[in-house]
Amino acid sequence: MLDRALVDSLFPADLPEPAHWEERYPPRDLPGGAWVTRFAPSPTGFVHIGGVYTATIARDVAHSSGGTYFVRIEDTDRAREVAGVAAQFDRAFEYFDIASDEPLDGRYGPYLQSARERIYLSHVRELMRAGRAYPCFATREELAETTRRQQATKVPTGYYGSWATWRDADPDEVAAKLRAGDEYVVRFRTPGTEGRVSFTDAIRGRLEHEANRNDVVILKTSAASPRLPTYHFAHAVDEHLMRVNLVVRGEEWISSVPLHLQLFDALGFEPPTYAHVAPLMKTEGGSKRKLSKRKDPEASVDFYLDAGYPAPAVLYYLRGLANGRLAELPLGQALTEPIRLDECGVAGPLVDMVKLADISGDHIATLSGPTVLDAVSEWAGERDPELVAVLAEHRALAERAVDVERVGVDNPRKDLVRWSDFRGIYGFFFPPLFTPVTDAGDERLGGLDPSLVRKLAADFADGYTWADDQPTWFAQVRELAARHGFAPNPKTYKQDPDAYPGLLKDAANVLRVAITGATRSPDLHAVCGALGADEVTRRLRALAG
RNA sequence: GGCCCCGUCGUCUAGUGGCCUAGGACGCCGCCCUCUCAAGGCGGUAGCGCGGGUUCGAAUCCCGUCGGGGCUACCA
Repeated sequence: MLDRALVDSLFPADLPEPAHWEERYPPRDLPGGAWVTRFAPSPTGFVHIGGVYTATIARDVAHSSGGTYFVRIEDTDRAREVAGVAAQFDRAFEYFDIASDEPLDGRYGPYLQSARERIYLSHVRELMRAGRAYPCFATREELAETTRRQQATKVPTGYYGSWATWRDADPDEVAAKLRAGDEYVVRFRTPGTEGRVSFTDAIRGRLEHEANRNDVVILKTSAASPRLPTYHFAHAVDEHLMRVNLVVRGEEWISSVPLHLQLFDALGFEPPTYAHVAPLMKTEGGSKRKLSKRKDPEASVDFYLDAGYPAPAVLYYLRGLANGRLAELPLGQALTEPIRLDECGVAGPLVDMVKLADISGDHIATLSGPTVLDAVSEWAGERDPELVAVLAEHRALAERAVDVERVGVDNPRKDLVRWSDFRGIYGFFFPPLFTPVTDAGDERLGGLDPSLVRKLAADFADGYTWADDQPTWFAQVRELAARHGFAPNPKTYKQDPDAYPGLLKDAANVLRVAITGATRSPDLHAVCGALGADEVTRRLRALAG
């Protein structure tokens, strides 16, 4: 074992003992059965939708148990860190309702690992003093060579047994290198127990695994400042000192549990309960794979933010994925009903954008017109300033437009699925966003004779009068069509197709295209009501020429 | 390669030895409604990965196999 004085010389002289931190971060004062959970993203890029999924579960379980949920930023990998993601994180956490209960510098913080160097160092020193951790001078090249040879001989890779060259190195040699200031990392001296460990996962039940044999790195290179721990070590120290008792994290961590349990034990800490969540997947070709940050745009929360999926719809979808039972409940209820860990699925679900769209459309259909407009304006913000301005300037028209087939009907329209759809679907209502159709030969008009198209538009504009009653109003269209020789119904038309320029629907289509610019639109009567007679006739005359 | 997790309609799932002729939702298809869409109504399509056991009886239990995913970093 290394000399205590030598070990201590490796650390700041004023570094506190672990007891200091115990005192500073006492057990939380919470009711029995309360879960303390955390969401621990690393700032290496955008927030992953799988992170929102896991965080939603963690936050929900904490809150429904009377406990606490917080966010901890795992920024121990400086090389992969992406600058300026903090703002993006905050925006995403806020939008998806997974913001921390506590500020970054809260009672058990700081919740930023790079700011916790001294805490980690206290515990690394403690382990080294007890001989449960040791310095390792192996270079990356040497380690790569070791791995290569292990693979060549088909032996498990890692730093263990005879491969762990510094585990039992001559203390004098180690002391000499240390005094010479050679670069090193600190490795955990595993108990070296053979055999298996088992533990109970709150989602999966009993799990069994081979015991960890690797002397993993717990403190990264001595050449860096601050000296940061690896995920594994920070995990043990942070969960304990932050008094986390339930770790909800991705399934990819299951393999690390044996190591984590050893670490908690060496540190003299009570390990938390683990709940390993199945990863969100995607299909590619014929097979499934985990949603990838690099390859899949829909893996990023920005995808949902930019498309403008309402947060409740996304959350409802995600909760349904976590607990199938919640997917059967109405949205409002599913959002408040607690998520149960023992009901979480163990197989990774595919994220189904079609299903999300369905949920989103249903949800938006339940919203009031003003609520929709406010949400659209907020979404448009910097994404579509022109739309923001138009909505503000024509607020009354906007309210009439969104209310088309939304109020006073048995089943509201469900054509709006994302806020980004708004412009394409409702834009035509607004004169500044509408381009009048002036070419009577336009293909949208269905190939009708241009002169007939012009006559139709002019005739309708000339006699146009508004009527609240839909059948009364539409009678104008029927009469117009009949006047210009269109067949009143398919049956009549089929009897002698050559006798008619088209059907009632073809005549109506001319009006639709003139008024909305599209061959598909909401109910014409309602659209015209929202637009007002002046605007309707103005658009018709533009086509009439 | 080693270790671990997982496997019910296309998708999310219900299902814990007989209530299963496998239920629901989304999708898809058809019909109805209809001036076009979006809806809505009605109906339909489709699944226990495979092979062995155990049992009077298996989607459910056991073994094997195949398939998918993950870990095996001074990444998290």
